[in-house]
Amino acid sequence: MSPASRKPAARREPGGDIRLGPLDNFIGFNLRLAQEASFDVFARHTAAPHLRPGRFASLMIIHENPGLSQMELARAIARDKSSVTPLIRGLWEDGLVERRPSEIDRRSMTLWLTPAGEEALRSLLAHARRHDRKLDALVGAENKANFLALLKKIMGELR
Amino acid sequence: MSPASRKPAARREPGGDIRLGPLDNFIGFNLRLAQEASFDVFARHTAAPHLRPGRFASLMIIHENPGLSQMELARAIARDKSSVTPLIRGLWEDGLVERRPSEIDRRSMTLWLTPAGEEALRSLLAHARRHDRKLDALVGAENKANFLALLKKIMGELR
DNA sequence: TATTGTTATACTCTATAACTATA
DNA sequence: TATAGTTATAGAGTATAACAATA
Repeated sequence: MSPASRKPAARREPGGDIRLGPLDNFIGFNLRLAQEASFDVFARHTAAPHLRPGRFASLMIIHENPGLSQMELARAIARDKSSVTPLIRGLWEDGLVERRPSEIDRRSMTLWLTPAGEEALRSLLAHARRHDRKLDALVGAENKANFLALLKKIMGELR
Repeated sequence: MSPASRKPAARREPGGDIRLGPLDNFIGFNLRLAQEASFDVFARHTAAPHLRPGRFASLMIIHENPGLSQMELARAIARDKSSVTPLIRGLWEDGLVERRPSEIDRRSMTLWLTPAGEEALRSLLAHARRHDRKLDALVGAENKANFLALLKKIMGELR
């Protein structure tokens, strides 16, 4: 096995006969487990294991906002700029992202997907759509809008 | 600032005028952001910053299942046994957890909360209840049961 | 003075593999 | 042979602080 290999991540769910106590009824706790389950299944089934969900989101955001700066990407994914440097370097080393100096602000770099980056995004998007179709099926068409609205409310309004 | 300090974690939400594309409608993506928001707010407001949500869950599970083994805890929190060793050592060093050799299987250790561990759990639980009350308010009483059921369905049935 | 991005550094969390003791 | 737990080690992800270049 290659040294850089990552575990495909085992299924995460509370085990066996173990009692969870009040945790079982906490939204926060269940949100965590559901997110881990979703994350793990996405990562486990992807054909490009080095393109984790975080990188996928970055590719998508660069695709949707071509020419954005690293600072703008950092804000979009809620990470420090010093975390974006190695993230972008990784994507750049894989030939997925191109960096060009901004013409209007010579401190900043503009980000663009290369053709390979667009292709990788297409493939990941297809994977993500398959993945999310499973989630849609579990949640049910009649519940999806409400479920998404609640998630967005949590991320937008929780203080 | 102490060397072991951790950032209280800034608010995580997609930034500014950046377009998210199809991500915006993916359950998986929104699940991630909502979970991060919840996690960050919990961690930011806790009075015991070294008792992260993961440790809190372990304390709770030990409280609810006194005398369980490290392997049982590992299964309950869906982590490898080698990840449980440093987790338990940390709690033990803080005087929150006691380890006693099992009398029926001399390879295994039984886990118990110390009085300080019970006290820490009480305090964390109070914090978690306050936190979850905010989540309850955001989700709404009329939606909570359905929302929790969907989260549990995702963690239980997603393949 | 403030901001963009890089570098150096460090910490958290987690895993695999090899190992010991025990089953 | 298989399992419980430890250790050594490694990798991903992220942050703070100091810095150079530019605004």
